[in-house]
Amino acid sequence: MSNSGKPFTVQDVARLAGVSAMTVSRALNTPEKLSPETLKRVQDAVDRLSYVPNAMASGLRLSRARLVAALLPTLVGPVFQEMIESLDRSLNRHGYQLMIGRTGYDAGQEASLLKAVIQRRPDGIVMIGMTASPEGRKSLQASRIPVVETWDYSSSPIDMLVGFSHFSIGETVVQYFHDAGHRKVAIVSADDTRARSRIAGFRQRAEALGLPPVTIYYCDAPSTIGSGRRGLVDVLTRAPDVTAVFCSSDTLALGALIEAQHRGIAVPGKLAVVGLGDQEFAKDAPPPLTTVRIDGTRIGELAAELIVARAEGVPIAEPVVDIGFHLVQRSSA
Amino acid sequence: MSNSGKPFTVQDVARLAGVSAMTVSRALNTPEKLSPETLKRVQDAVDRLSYVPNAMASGLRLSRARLVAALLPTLVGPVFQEMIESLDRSLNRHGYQLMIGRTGYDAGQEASLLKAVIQRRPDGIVMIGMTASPEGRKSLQASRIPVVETWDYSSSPIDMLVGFSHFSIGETVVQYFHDAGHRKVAIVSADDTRARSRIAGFRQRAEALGLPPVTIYYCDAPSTIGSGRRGLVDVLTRAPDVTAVFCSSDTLALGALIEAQHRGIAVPGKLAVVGLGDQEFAKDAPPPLTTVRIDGTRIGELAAELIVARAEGVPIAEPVVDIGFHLVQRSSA
DNA sequence: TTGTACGCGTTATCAT
DNA sequence: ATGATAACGCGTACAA
Repeated sequence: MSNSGKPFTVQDVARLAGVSAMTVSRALNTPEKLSPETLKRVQDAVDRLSYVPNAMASGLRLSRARLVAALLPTLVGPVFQEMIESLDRSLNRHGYQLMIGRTGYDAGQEASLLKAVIQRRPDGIVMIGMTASPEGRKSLQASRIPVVETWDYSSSPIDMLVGFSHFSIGETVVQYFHDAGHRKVAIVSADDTRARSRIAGFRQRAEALGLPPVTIYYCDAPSTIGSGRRGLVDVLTRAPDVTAVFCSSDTLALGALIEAQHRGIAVPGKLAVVGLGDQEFAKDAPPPLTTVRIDGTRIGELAAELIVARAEGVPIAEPVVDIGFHLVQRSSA
Repeated sequence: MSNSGKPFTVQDVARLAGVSAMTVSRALNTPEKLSPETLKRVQDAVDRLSYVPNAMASGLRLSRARLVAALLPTLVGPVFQEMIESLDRSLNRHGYQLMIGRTGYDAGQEASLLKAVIQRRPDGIVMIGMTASPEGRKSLQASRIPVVETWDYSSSPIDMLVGFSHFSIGETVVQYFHDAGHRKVAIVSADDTRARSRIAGFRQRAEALGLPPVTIYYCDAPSTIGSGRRGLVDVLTRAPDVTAVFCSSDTLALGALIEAQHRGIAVPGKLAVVGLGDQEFAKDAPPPLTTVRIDGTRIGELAAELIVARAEGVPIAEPVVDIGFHLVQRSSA
């Protein structure tokens, strides 16, 4: 009971229970292989000592850390939250722990983070909303650790992928605007790889539909209500005839809505606004926000399944999955 | 270069470099103890194999995982984000990795998470915005792992603590309302331990100041813009003469502001609103939100320092720190 | 059903 | 400056 210095080990428990270390190990992992009496004796000893096995030792022995790493550009802004929680839940169900790493937009940091992660020998790595640098790709591949890329759709994934096409989102939204009769449309957007892909889809389809040039406002990461407000102001200053804006996140969209209300611009009467992400607050925005929904829960589940399958040696039918998206129509557009 | 099955080990590198395993280890950890030539030979071999040391093995050998766990009720809503990022940064600087665990408000889940965490033998555990159950406390103490509790101020911490007084926040806000001439005040709040502590402080001081009974709306976790809107509606329905509302998070406050604007209630003219957290969006709210700021960055740094000090065996001057808070005055109150 | 011996990959210690 | 040996805590393989 009383605790000297080091944590207890199987040996300590074994001594207390009057059995061998191996029996303790079995009591914990394959209790059905022990006689009821010894099992009970061992369990009592475990309880008495509050013994918790050392995962580093067992991980070393089994070459399985029962650990999965998730790499994010920033620690869970609202965007990835749903997916991360789902990933965590799914992994826990399978007996794996999730470790979150932050690359912080910075490419230099990526290398050291990647190394720190690989050192732990996780059973899988989930890359969320970020792309590995060429060196990053190399060390990942050399490590032989299963990798799932998400939140994007690449034709040449490092390993496995659960994503969706940002280009296609851009196309869909501008088509929606067009079908609703809008001519002069604009974008308020962050300026990362995926955002550029959405913008490309948006512009290309706009051109194909014969719309006039798209007005674009780029804002710095991270997306905030403030940048949404400023974005709308900038767009309307440069192109007062804009009647529809696609914001590259719900947060930006909320900022645009707040700014519109502030200026007495009726939404959707005078201005249509579409967001991206279907965050929790979207339905409570003034007015309820029309937005593009991505099923983060499903992405998390799929990513977990892929990694667990790999860890257990189960063959994988579809290593690359397009999860799609859909437009949630509310009042803002 | 070509990778067979298992990851490479010191042995592989040693063979390739024509030295012993020990020399490889030294090349990585204490390069100054090697002759320049051997050092170079080893480094070349490391690069050729893309060798990354196994942290489970070294952790086992050294009894130091170079890992710190942070336990949260939910995966980083905006509230704790600043603190977590700061904690992560500070720990990385010292060569530690952060692992995040989610307790999910659920007490039953806490036990299994705690066990999973203790199994990894982290060098420290940071408990953020949550209190361990009695059994939790017990297993934590038995594990002998340094623990830092944050985001609260307890008189009897498990081990170390970096927090602030929620009771005192409640007192400060109602005093502020009172000094501004408000008589009929209300609270829109979540219903957890810390929230109750703020409410207690708010009520007690209100009574001392001779204010009429405080109207309170409790909303479910997590706090959303929607609950903020509903909260304000409820409060104004039950007590139409309320002129000041304290919202227990900036998100709730933003909801209240949106609802007020929706109903044409002038803020701060007809209604004063104070939030909590000073989230990024607070300054861009309509109107800019008066709120209580907690220095999450500082909390993260301090928590990291405490744990690193413990891990390195440095004596700790102040194991319990009250970080305080302050009211950021903007336009909403 | 239970125990013994060994090895997972690394590093402290002692020796050279 | 470099190497040999042992040990960290656990679980597989085999023996009893």
